[in-house]
Amino acid sequence: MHDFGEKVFAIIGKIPRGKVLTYGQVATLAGVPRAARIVGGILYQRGLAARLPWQRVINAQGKLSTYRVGMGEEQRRLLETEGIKFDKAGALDLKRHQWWPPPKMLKGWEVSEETAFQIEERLGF
DNA sequence: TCAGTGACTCCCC
DNA sequence: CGGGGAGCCACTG
Repeated sequence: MHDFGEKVFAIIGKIPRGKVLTYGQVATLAGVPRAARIVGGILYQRGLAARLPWQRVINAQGKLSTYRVGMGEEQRRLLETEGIKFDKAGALDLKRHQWWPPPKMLKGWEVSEETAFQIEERLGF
C-alpha cells in the first residue's frame, strides 16, 4: 500500500487548534513509526497546497524544523495566534500542547492497540 | 528499478 | 542546553 501520504494528511487535518503533533507521532499514527523524515518531506512538497494546519506539526524537541526552509517565523506566528508560547530557546511546552487523538479516532485510522499503548506510554499517560 | 535525499530522531559527550 | 553522528525509509527523478 502506498497511502502513507494520504494518511498523513488525514491525521494532520484532525489536529485541534492550539495542539501539536511531532513528525514521529504522525508517522506512527500513519502506520510507519520510523518514517518521521518522510512526513516532513511530504509537508514540504505538498503541505501548503493541501490546505492543512501544517503549523501544528513540529519536531520531538518541541521546536520548529521549518526554519530550515524559511518558514519558521510564519509557523511560529501561526502557533502564537493559537495561544501557544515559546521559551527562550524557541521551544514550546510539549507536555502541555502535544495532542493525542481520542481512542475512537485511533480506531478509524486502524492504529493497532499495541502501537497506541506504546505511544501513550511514551507520552507519559 | 535504484540510488540520492532530507520540515526527523535518538544517543553520546 | 547544544552539537555531532548514525540510522531511518517513503518519495522522487
